Amino acid sequence: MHSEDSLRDRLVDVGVELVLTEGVSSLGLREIARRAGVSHGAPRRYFPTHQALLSAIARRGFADLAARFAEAADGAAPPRERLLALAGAYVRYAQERPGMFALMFRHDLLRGEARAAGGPPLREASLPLFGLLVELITRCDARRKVPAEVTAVALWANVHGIAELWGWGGIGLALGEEDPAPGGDRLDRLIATVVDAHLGEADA
Amino acid sequence: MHSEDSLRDRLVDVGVELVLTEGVSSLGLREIARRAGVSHGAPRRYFPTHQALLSAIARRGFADLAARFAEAADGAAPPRERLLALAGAYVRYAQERPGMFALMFRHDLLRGEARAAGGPPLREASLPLFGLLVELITRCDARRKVPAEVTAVALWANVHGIAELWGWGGIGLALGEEDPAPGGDRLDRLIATVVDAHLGEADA
DNA sequence: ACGCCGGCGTAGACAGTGTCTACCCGTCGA
DNA sequence: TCGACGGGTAGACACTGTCTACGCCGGCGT
Repeated sequence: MHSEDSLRDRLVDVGVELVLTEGVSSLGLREIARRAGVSHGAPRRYFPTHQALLSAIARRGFADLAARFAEAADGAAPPRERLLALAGAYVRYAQERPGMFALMFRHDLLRGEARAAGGPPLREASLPLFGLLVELITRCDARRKVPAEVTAVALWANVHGIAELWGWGGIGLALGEEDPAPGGDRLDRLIATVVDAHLGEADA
Repeated sequence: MHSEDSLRDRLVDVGVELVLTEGVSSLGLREIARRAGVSHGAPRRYFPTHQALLSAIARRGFADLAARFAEAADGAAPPRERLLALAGAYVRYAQERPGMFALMFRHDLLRGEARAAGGPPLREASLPLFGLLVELITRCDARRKVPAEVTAVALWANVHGIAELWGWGGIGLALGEEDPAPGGDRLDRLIATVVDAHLGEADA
């Protein structure tokens, strides 16, 4: 069930496995080929350049993240709870798979990968999710001062910034390193804070 | 006044110049040495490894950013205006110097650079600025529901996320690419939105 | 005045990388 | 049976970061 795959899929599999365990710096073209059991020139048959292979790996990361979103936001929960679940899934994904998350937003590596790799150009792929965000925010408070799209980007940027700075070390540093709770609790409270802030709800 | 500098400073100068014009991928050790007019082994006398040199360059970036903060937040303006100025300086720095900004938060490149390079370990350097943030937020609204430190990290993460996603392309994409205003206006309004959201002011 | 020594930079080697090119080999079709 | 072709191999090339040995030159002590 693994050897039957085409080499193209196997290369991406190996790359995903590698970035999850060893980090993005270990995603050398030859290293991936080596672990896939083929010679270093083989990937070139499917990916014209190293960037193309990295883009395919990153695309898998976006797919995984979308899957987490799907299972985090389904059901008929109130919109605020769904927003909390989405934001939590985002940050948790970033800290569970830091290498993949870093790769997904390394725009210097993925730049210039148009629709050559099959599928939408990565960023457009996040649009439907953004639409869900807008819908949830609209349903959460109909009498908003700013357009829901603006609130949506603001909230998205906030969650993304939390994920990034958490991995960078800035948040743990600023909030004081002492951690009485198992750690996830503080994160959940921070997420709830920012969601409520953008929803305009003063009560936490 | 340039040739009088020690080679150490000259290497960092060249690196800064290079990352501003060509991006972070052009920061090869040999390339920097070449542009500094020395052989490829010379940097090793001052920086034990490539990462150490990159860290020194990133440190200069943080110094530049701190300088912008200093001139953006001085004066006796009301705290909200100072917060707006700080946030605007942050995002504007990121979009004016995208390469440097990317380098500054590439934790995979700068990881493990302890106090070996002289000066605080990069992240601790951002603590005084964070203190200013807390102070401004406290002064802005004394009867807050959440601690000012939490609001400060939330706001910082929000601004950072805006900077990152703007460079990545997500924000321009989500908000619709049409740009009637000269562009900076929309950014200023977004920043004002997030600052007010975290300050709990419902009026925009 | 002489010799030595240490800081500073050069130059070469080595392993490893991404890209390019030529080649080879099994399979399928005419 | 022969040819073509998809799919993989292997070598070359330029380049990278790191390591090591070697020169140069100025200042020191004796």
